[in-house]
Amino acid sequence: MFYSVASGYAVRALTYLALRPEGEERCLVRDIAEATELPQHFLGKVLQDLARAGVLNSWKGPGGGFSLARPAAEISLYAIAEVLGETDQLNRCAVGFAECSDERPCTLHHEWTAVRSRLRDYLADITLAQLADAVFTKRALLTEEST
Amino acid sequence: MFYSVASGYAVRALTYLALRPEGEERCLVRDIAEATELPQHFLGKVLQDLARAGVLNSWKGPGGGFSLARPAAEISLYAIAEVLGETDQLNRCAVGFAECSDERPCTLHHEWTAVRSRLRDYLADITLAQLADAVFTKRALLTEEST
DNA sequence: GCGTTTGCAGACTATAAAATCTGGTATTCT
DNA sequence: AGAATACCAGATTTTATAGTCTGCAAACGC
Repeated sequence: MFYSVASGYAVRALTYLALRPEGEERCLVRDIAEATELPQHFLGKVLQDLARAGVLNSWKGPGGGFSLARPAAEISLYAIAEVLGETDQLNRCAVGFAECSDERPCTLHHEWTAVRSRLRDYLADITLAQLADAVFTKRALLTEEST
Repeated sequence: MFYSVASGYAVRALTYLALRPEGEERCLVRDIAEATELPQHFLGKVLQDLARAGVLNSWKGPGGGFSLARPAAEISLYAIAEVLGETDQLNRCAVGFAECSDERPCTLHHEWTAVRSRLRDYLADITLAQLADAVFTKRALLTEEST
């Protein structure tokens, strides 16, 4: 669903941040990378993109790090995909017919558009808070099982 | 929707073949590439994959070329994606959470799965015949406009 | 102030996908 | 039989993505 690996990384890292207990929101790239098992430097670039776009706050120096710029419930998956420049892929003919466009659409184009807009609605609907909640519930179940 | 460019090329080339008048089904790679404006040699490899998988027939030598191995109404977009090895991407966690799998799913995993299966159903439903028909209608409209 | 810590930016490398090129082999036609 | 035609298969080049490395600049603590 997410085309580039970068956007997948973004979702995983942001979910990790959303799961942090209150008062410990600020995290180092190093720690996030370690916890999520993602390549540190590459993740750094992704987080920087997100910070530039206003999804994250960042601080330099000791005690610095990254944190969500707004509540997790107000960050949709679509917003994340948008920052990483993947949303335009949801807005053009998937097959790449030259004569197929929104101005001059063919019948099928409309059908594609319907499917895509449903996907887009879905992405816009799901927030980091929901994602974090799902992961939290999942982990609780796993812990319960193992005791 | 189609992740690799190869699968997009496949759909475009196959649609071209589906639109051929009866008795002229057999086409050269060169001609298909020219008509669809796709890179000839790369398209050749894609068509060879499709031939190997039984979606196309192929003949060598003079008078040779490619043609659909079965009626266009019996070739779904999903089948095409399958040949080009893209369907597994529809069957795993898009975000890539390690702890997320069908055996140990999280809440969101189920939602993703629902969206994906809807997309899969759509791909399985749409056939080359429908696609060709849509393109045909479109072209007729364009011609009408320009006169 | 000075050293340490951190994000940040750019150059660089590695890998995979896309596209091209060359030669081979099957087929048809004369 | 031999030449031309076309698919086929492998090697190669190109391009984009993924990932790494280095140094810089801001921020904090002593």
